[in-house]
Amino acid sequence: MPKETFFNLPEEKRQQILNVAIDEFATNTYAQASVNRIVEKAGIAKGSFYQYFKSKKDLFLYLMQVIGEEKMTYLAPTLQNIHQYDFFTCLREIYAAGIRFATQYPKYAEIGKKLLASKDTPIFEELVDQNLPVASQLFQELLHQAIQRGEIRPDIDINLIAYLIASINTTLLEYYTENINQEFDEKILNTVEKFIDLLRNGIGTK
Amino acid sequence: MPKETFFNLPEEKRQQILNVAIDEFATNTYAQASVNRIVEKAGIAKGSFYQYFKSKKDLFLYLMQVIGEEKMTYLAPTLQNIHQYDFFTCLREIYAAGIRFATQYPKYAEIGKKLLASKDTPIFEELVDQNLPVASQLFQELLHQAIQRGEIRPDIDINLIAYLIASINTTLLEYYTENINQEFDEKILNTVEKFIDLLRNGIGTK
Amino acid sequence: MPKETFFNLPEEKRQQILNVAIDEFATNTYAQASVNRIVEKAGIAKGSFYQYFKSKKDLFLYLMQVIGEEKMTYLAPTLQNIHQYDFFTCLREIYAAGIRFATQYPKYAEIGKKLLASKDTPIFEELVDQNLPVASQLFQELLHQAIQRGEIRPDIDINLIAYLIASINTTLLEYYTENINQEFDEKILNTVEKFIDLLRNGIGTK
Amino acid sequence: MPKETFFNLPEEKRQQILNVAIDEFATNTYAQASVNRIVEKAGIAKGSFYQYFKSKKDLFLYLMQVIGEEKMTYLAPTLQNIHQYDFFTCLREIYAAGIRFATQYPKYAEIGKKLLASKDTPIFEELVDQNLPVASQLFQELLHQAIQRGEIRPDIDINLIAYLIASINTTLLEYYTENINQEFDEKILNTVEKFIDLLRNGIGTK
DNA sequence: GATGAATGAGCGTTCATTCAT
DNA sequence: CATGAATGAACGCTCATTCAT
Repeated sequence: MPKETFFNLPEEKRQQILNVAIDEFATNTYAQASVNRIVEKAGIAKGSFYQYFKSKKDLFLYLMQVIGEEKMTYLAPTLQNIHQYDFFTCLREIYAAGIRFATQYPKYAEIGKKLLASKDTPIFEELVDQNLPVASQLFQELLHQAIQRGEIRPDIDINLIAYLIASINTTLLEYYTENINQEFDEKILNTVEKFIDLLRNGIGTK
Repeated sequence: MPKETFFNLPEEKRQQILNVAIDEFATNTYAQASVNRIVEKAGIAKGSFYQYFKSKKDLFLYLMQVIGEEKMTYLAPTLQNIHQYDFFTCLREIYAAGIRFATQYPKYAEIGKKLLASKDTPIFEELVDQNLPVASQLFQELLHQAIQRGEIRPDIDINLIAYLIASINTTLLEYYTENINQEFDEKILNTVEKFIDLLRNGIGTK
Repeated sequence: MPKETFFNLPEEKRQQILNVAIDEFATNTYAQASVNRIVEKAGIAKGSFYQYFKSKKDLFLYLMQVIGEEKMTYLAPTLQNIHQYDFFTCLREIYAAGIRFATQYPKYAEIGKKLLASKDTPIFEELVDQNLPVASQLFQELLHQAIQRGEIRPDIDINLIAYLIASINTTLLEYYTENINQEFDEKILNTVEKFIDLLRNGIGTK
Repeated sequence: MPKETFFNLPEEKRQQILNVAIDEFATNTYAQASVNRIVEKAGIAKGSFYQYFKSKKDLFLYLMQVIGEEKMTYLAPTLQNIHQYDFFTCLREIYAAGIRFATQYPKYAEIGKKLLASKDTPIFEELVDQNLPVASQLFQELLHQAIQRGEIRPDIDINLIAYLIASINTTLLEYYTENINQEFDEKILNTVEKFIDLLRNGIGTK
């Protein structure tokens, strides 16, 4: 967690630092990201950085928390009503929320992507240790419930399917940020719809 | 491309260097990989390294080419008979070839995974510039032909589907290397089969 | 010397700061001691520190003075009656006073020890420049008088013997703090007695 | 231990680096000593330093080893004949050897002195861990044997006396390097002689 | 008088690359 | 052709001190 000094900073300066940091971590992996560059671009002294943050890791972990919380505000409505919807509706909502999130904060999405790439580095372990909610676990649970409700064929390999659903989520995001114009539009939602159908055909009970 | 001196090296020494390099790039991202460590583990002089390779990048790009070629030997039989098979059969063969490849050369697969994580870093651009044959392009072409042959519904978004098929390929590999025992087995092939079915239901003409 | 602001501080706060500083200098050498840590532990603002003290050196020099004065209150009774006692009695009293002092203020003793280790560093020079009363000078004087009174053989090397007596004083203290339980006891006084005898045999006139 | 590269250096350059390092560690404590200053004064690149030594610690430990070995060549003749001499003769020889050593290598003596001052720092622990032969242990053993041979009164506190003998050794060295001209002379040996006598009177059996 | 943000030099260390032999 | 010493920029981080409020 950043030190108090950081939160005492004038809003503008704090945002400036955060923005520069987000840029840096969106452009480089955690290991490659440079505190030197951050302070230079942010126009602050090196010493100041360490008056705001305990370490590079401190800043990064904080960023991840901010991103996580931001993402949760997108997912919360869906997750709250999770029991009212059938599995495939849930899935569509989660995908859509993810896409809306990535539309709003493309840099955050980029950082998330970079992070997935740094699996099996120490920083990733640390994140998992403190944060837990790895996406595929959510899907595992959803699948479990869906099977019990008879919405999904009970003979599927839950782990694998959850892994794939999580991965497709990421892939859709990636594709969206790479190829489509930056604005959230109907087209991508149609695509999501089609994929849900595809999955329904594949693993649904009927 | 490595310099001539590298190719003049005795086979054994050349392999030794390549093996060490593969280890290093399988364990670290491109940026994190260290020439220092490579020469140390390979037991060659630092100067020698730069007599074989123009730079770290040179070595890495060469490695990517070797890996690519190796992978092609796995795909070649399938690609050669591509016109005899329908799209979904092709797909199954390609997936299976990929899994066989990853089983045989897990380190290569690891490097590939690491690389996907460094998209939009300079080195990745360079790779695309020199190498082109990004997987999704292959799938685009296959999809194109399949549509013309009436195997696939013509209203799909080719780019997106190709992207997803490529991504699922990677995901299966990832899942396979993370969760399944190291030996190539029937189980994973069954999964592939199911996914092909799933896709057939989703995008096939019927 | 601390600035006036420091002495205007409420007694309690002033003591708190001094105590923290003593801890820091007892745990670290002068160079290693950190103003950052001091202000943090003392719960004062960084700026405040520099309103109380001109510099880290200022604080340290002041501390040394405080310690010196404190030690003097232990030695004063002895020094006042110095002419009534013979040399060896004086010596015993001085040693005993030193041990009592170290028993009472082990942190002070620790700082003293650390300081002796940093002889010939700039800070030590400065101390000598301002403070002078190095222990061995006291012993030189005592020896001088003792020779004139015929208590000690006139052919000894006064400088050397004074140096050694001072050093033994320190050594006894060190040994005491390292090996003996923290309470002032008879045992160490017996040892002092023995050493006095030893010296008496060695340099006394009879 | 320094790397091979260091020992491959031309004699002159190696000595130059060692001399600069000795100067640095004789002037500063281990913690305060600066690799930056060393490379600057030695006229080598910072990177070169780390091609010679694994770390600052590596250099320091090596220096301690060199000093230790050098000191051993002074002590060896005495230690070999330790059983032929009585305790006080041994002591005189050891003191004299120490003084001869300090005369020859005053910088080494200075480093040793600095080190004693950094007791209870991590580097000291490390040294003790690898080197063991703390001086006072040697004296403890000598005292033990001397008591068994009836040369010394059995009622003394061995630990304390050993500690003091070791300390006096250091003190003599210190005094010698601070006050006397740099050449080894008779005067100091006379003083040693007197101290031995003093001890003989104090703790000898007769 | 109190605050604490700002500063930049300095720390030990690693790096990819060059080049004289 | 092989060698490995040399290089200096860059890394994350700590420091004592200043100064505007």
